[in-house]
Amino acid sequence: MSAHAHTDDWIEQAEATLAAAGHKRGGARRALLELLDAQQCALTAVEIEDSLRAAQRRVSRASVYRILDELEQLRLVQRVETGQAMVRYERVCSEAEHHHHLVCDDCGLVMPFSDEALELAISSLSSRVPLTVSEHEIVLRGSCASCSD
Amino acid sequence: MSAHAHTDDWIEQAEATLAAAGHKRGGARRALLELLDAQQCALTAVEIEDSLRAAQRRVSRASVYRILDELEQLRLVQRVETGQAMVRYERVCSEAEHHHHLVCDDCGLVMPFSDEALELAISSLSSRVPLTVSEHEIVLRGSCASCSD
DNA sequence: GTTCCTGCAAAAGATTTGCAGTGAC
DNA sequence: GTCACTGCAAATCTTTTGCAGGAAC
Repeated sequence: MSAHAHTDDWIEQAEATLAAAGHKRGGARRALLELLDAQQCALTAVEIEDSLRAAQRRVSRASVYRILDELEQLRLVQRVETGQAMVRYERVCSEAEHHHHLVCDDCGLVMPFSDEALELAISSLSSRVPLTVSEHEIVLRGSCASCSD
Repeated sequence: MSAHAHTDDWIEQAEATLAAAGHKRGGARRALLELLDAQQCALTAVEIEDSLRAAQRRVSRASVYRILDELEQLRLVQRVETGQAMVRYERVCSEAEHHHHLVCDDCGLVMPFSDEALELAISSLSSRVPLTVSEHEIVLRGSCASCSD
């Protein structure tokens, strides 16, 4: 799993989608977009607020939630439920970057993973189920390398 | 998917596990065990409280949470995150009954499903991942038959 | 100038905790 | 008699909302 290039500018696409939906630009949202774009994996609202504060770009918690909610409705961001009390958010990425999450029950570490066979099973399954499936989420829980020593 | 017989008395096993862990018996917990045992699928704490009240067996919300927490730690109950603000809980069942969830984003309906191929993919995957996997959770979201008309 | 954006403070909703009385063993 | 179980009320924590000033278009 290489750590690099995004889907040719998620930020640009996000700004375009926002503009098309009648939104104006704003500093807080811009800061949030840049932060999310730089992430490898999902963050909580509090982590986002703290990261921004640490980067001298304070954004109120209310705005963090409001902006995440807008972005989620425009399908630019998705929620990730890791069973850790707080919801996490990450940018929606290209099919090539599609992934799910490993969660360490001991230390709370969250890591991305992806698996072709799993996706095949899901997509085959999706057509046989009494639901028009639009999304799926998979979380594997256990003990990470550092914690299972 | 037939709606019937449990794994030879989950309640009995639960009571035994609880006793072994040094717990005494109590009316509220007993009521909760019976309710959970009778369910086809996961309930929220509030739904549990309401069901019990409707059955003339009132249990305080605090006890509901406390009991669910105990049961979860003893692996008699598991949490299900459906992305609906509230956590759901269901009894842990035999391997034969192992299942995951379909969630309708429109009406909130939650349904169980199971799929052999999916489980195989998960178990193969589990050995290739930097985590000692103890559990997995899969949620498919979309629109149910009634809502996608 | 109108409409969106943002921060602040207050509210809402879910879950947890402290305390006191009751019940199990 | 001791220690667990339970209810009630209060506290905590995450997320949402109302309102007022400021910024984008």
